Amino acid sequence: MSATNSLSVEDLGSAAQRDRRKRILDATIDLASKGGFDAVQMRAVADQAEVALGTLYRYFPSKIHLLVSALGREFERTAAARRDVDIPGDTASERVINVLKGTTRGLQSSPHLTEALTRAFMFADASVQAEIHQVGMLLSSMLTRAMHPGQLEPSEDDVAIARVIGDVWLSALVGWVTGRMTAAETGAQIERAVHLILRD
Amino acid sequence: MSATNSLSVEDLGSAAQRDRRKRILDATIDLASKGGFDAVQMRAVADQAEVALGTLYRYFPSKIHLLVSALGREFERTAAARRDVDIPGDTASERVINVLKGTTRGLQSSPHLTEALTRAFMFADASVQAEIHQVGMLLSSMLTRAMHPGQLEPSEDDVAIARVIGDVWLSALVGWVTGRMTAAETGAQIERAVHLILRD
DNA sequence: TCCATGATAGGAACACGTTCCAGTTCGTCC
DNA sequence: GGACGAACTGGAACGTGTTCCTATCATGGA
Repeated sequence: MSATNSLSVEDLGSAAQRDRRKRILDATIDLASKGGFDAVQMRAVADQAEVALGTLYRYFPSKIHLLVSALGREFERTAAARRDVDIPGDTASERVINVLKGTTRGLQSSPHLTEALTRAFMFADASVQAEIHQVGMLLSSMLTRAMHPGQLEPSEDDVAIARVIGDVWLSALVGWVTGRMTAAETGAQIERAVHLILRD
Repeated sequence: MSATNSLSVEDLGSAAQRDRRKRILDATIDLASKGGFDAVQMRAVADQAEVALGTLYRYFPSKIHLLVSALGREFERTAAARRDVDIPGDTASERVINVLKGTTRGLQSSPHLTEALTRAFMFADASVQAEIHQVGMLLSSMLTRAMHPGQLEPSEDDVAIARVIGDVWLSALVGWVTGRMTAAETGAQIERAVHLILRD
């Protein structure tokens, strides 16, 4: 529990602090959207957020923490937007593919941002576990909801399946952001994996 | 003049180069084995390989290229050692699990080395495509051979399956090297994925 | 033998993540 | 209002990946 950004989003001490944290994350997303991982330079983030470099490091102990936290905020935002929307598709695999394709399409529309966030996610070590776990849970519940809409508690098997699919999705995403696969190939790879696992 | 060079006189030029390349990769593996990604510092590699920093960069244009090349050499070495050994197991999934567990066990016996190579692999961009493709091919053929021993040309489906399994393996490996999963969890995750995909 | 050419050595210099510090401002309690 | 501690600012400084430059060395051709 060392590297907590000590303050949870809900109960920050003061408006000034909430402001700073938000400004920092906004600047991060902005810079990442424009130029990807390399463009998110700590001095540039601090400048744009109008905080000192030391303050930036007080809120986020490393560039990786910063990016993963930003990823968490974005992911939560888009997940919340979908949460109450019915996923189209007659079978579990159709729905899973639809939800993954939707998400992937969203990511591919801001390639630089996706590159920055994926790189950070892949480079993160155990000290970022909390932030990463949050993202993993969101993805998992997204997938189990797609498999069994309306069901509250997914079975252990469903969670395992969601995890495997999530792994394939992540690998495909890495292949795409690192320029080793095209967008079409990532889509095909995910679709093939889903059909292999959820054969229906 | 040392007498350590055992190669013939007319090959001296390229032999010297081969020598340097080998020394560099040896130093890389050695440093990575001891301290992981962070310990592979370009100045340290150059020192230990007894080449100048500029020479190191002439052979490998970045730390990532260096590590991925080292990974390729190691992977090839161990793959070659297995190539002519029969994989135990009565079913395809048993054999696939065996071959993956064997490989994983090998990796987990040098955790620092694995951490360094996996990080590099995950961080590599398109400029390292060639080296990465080589590793991917080795892994793929290892898996298709485990599925259908003795068969020369794997079917398209087999390749797709191998790829999905490889993705899960990679994700599990990343989880392990970044300290987010234990060795036992990676094994369980891989086993579950193989059973989900190759149900037999 | 001598020269042209490319490879190497040695090392300075730069960029960016990270750490650290001295001084200033802000919020809180008396 | 004053005092005190926490947070913030501005900036220097350090480590490591990367680039660049000059001098030296090795090799093959004239």
